[in-house]
Amino acid sequence: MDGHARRIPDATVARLPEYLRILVELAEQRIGTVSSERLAELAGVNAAKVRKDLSYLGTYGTRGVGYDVDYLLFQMRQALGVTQDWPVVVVGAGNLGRALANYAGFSDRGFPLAAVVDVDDAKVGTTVGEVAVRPMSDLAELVRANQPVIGVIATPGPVAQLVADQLVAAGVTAILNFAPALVSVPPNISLRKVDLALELQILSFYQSHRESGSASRSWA
Amino acid sequence: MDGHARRIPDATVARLPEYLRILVELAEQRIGTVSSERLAELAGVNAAKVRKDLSYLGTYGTRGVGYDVDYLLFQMRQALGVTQDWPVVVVGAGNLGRALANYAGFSDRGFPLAAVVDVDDAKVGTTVGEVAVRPMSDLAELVRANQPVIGVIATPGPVAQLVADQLVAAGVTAILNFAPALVSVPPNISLRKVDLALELQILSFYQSHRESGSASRSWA
DNA sequence: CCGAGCTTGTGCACAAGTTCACAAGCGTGT
DNA sequence: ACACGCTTGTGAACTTGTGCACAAGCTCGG
Repeated sequence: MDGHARRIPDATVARLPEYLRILVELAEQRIGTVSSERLAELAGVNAAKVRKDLSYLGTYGTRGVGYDVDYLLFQMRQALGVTQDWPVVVVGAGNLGRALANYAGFSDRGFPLAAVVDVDDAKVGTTVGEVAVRPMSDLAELVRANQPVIGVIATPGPVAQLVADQLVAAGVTAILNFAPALVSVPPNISLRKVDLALELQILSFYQSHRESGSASRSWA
Repeated sequence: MDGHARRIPDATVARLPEYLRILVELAEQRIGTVSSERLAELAGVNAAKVRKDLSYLGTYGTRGVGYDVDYLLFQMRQALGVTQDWPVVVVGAGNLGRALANYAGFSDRGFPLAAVVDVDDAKVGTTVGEVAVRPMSDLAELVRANQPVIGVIATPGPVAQLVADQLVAAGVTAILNFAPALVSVPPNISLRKVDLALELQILSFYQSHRESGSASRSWA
């Protein structure tokens, strides 16, 4: 009923998928209603934060009762744009690339593996996950055939920028970078980075300084 | 010379490994000195932020000159506690666990794979990465033999908390959780979470709302 | 020995995120 | 119809993080 078009803060956006995961679990357990307090407990955050986060969705709960799980689930999927599947194209069929391609956790949550590509002709044709590795030259075609698609960079650091440029040229507008390197893309292309070794180093820091260690600052 | 014991903000800690990676690259290129501006460019952040971050280390640069790469590298490793290797024990030899175990990026950056364990007897004895899968019952012994060790949870969500409890009982004080579930640990145990599907969902959000998308909010 | 040209380190103002605390509103029972 | 208990939604205080702008300090050339 309202314009509801408040801008959603980045910090909130980062928490929405966690709420989504929890709502899916609650729905599976046939739980019809949930309070912000219960949600907060399940997500490991503060109840006031949950309420404020949800209020950005324009999704209203019912005072004295809580939130309707199914309705909130619908709203959340809507907000996150995960009402349809987003196919994923993995670039790089090395250890990490094969790992990601094999990881069922993607398909299960709405991100089916569309293709794996690699520059190395020796790898082209081998099977990874459930698809055959294709040459880089097929990239543009693969992207066109699966739009909208998310590109995953699973190459060594030094070629990450090059790959990103090729993804963008091929029409990919969302990129997840696993390579340990800075990658820049044009504005309005979404980019996120995950660096596994980096996470371990952060853990190492908090261990070394473990007097008042709030390492669980993360968000879990 | 100074007490230098300022508490380092979480936001700064999260950036230190990125600086470390860049410094390693600079040192490999035999570059002796770097300015905050150059470092900022390489890390994709603001120069003032770099200077403020480095100032927390008690590491001083030289005005008019910049920072000595080797000295800063030393200080950074010291601060992060990565002067020695941290062996990693992976729990779960499923797709994700095998993936992580095979990923060379860990060993290369000071986190050698010490062991992989799994509850499934059918998997015990098979080889993953460079080690044989061991039964869960060996966990405590493996941890003792490799202390200090980092535990990596690569199991399905529902058993993540159980595994975390076993890791803690075995003496692990730092845990990286890849399972899509909330895990809680006693204070002074460090815990971080990485959820791959979650990252994809965040990308999905920024794509769906792509008018003024600042998805690269991440930190790259 | 002094001045010019850089670059650091940091005080300060501002922006973003978090948490508290409470009024507003819903539902139930009497 | 009304009062009571519960839970939301949000203003406001507070904490954390960011970025500007500039004084302090180093180096080099003359």
